[in-house]
Amino acid sequence: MALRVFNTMSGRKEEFVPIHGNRVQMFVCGPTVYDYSHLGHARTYVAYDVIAKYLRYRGYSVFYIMNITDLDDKIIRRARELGKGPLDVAREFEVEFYRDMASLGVDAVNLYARATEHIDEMIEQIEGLLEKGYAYVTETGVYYDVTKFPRYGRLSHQNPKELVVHRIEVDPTKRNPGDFALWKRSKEGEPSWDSPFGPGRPGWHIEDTAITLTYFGPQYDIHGGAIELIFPHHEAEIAQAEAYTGVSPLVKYWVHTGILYVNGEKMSKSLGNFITIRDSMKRYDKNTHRMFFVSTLYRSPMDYTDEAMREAKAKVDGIKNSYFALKSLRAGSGGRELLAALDRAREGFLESMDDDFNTPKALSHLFGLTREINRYCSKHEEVEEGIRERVLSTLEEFLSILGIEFGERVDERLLEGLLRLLVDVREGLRRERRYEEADEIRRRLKELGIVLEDTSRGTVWKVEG
RNA sequence: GCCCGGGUGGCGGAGUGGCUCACGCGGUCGCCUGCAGAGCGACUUCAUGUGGGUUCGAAUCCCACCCCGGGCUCCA
Repeated sequence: MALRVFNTMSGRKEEFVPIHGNRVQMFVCGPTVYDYSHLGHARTYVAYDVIAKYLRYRGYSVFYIMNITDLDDKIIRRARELGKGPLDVAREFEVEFYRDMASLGVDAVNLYARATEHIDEMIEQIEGLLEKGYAYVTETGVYYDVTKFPRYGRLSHQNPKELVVHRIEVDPTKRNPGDFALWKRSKEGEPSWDSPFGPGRPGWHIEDTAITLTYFGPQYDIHGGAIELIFPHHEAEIAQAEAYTGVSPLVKYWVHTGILYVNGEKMSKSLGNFITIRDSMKRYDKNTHRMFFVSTLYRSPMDYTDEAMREAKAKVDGIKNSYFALKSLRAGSGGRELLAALDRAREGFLESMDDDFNTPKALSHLFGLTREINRYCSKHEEVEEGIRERVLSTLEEFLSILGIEFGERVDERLLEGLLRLLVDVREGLRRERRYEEADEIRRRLKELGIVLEDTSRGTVWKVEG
């Protein structure tokens, strides 16, 4: 059974065959760090986190790089608002980004690469493009002449000649309206780097190709990003890199994630429905978020609503209940029927994930397994230890690909609350002079290493050892 | 205007020619149960935007149309 991946370039699912045998080079467009990350970022980065985890599970050695755009008009604007330096603002929100990713369990990235740390490589590329005649210098900067690159428009399936509608004011010094900036001359007070074409800063698209060329070379396996980046961003990357290196294609598999809506509308600040990851995390935990995201194909649009999040939580709870039901059965005999269900689930799960990372379908096979577990647990009181071990570890394995996990550890606050409760119940029993039951609680806790001491000011507890 | 997606039951959401169309959520009933919860079983189920066409057979292929969304040099 082969892994198949949907490639935006061809518009169909293709068998996944990495360029370098077992090694997979994967690059995903990271955030521009000028504000707190929102749920759209969460959706995209969770999707690629799952993809990277699954590829690793399948035995591939994945080198996963994400860029950090720490230099850009939006950052400069934000810095002015905050009265800080642009790079300070970028560092600050970069740290917040990592914090948000950690809260979502996004941890598959091997290298976060900052744009500002690859300026030399960008300048080198721009020089190369000038030499080869793909770029030209004007008084406002350096531009890429898209008419020089015949494949321009292939990824987005557009004819460049028909791209005549422009939302943004076109720089008058450009040869063609569709030409994009490789280097921008800095205005007064803007961050600036020296270059052979004058002081300035790089255009947006060049950072990604500078980074991938540095770490991957002229060709790599997977380039991911959200769907709205196909044009012009990814188109520009192809034009730059392939013109510069002469190697085509730049990327073997172009992968794009679908848009996240909030209550049916695309998130935007003007609509007031811009939800940050940290705000959403206050209401729903990591597992709920992950379950929400993997309940839809990564390529499909999805809608963030309270209803959908409640449903995601219910799904997580269902699996968790089943997991702990099996876990808490007595060790003994029985459970062979679980192995058959386990094999079916494994096969179905892997087959679904192999089919362009079809997480909703893969989930359906996990639910099939949990139903069998529940059926077993409702009829039996014990299970063979080895069988339990196999079922639970496989379940954990699959859930961890999706980024869902059930913690075992009881945190401090829960432990304290629990003991407070037991002490209170015991106090009630003592008041009713039901000392045998009260002593039973004290004895059982002692067995667990918790000592209760009744003092004149009430009962205190301590952990032995 | 051009390019690209999407429209499936009460809801979410799989499924690219054919075994009663998954799976989940919600709801109803029953079982279990001191109560609650969880679970089990049954039902909710004869859903594929509209109109044509191809076919023995279409959610799936073709044509036309309607609606929603994304992109068109800001964007995850």
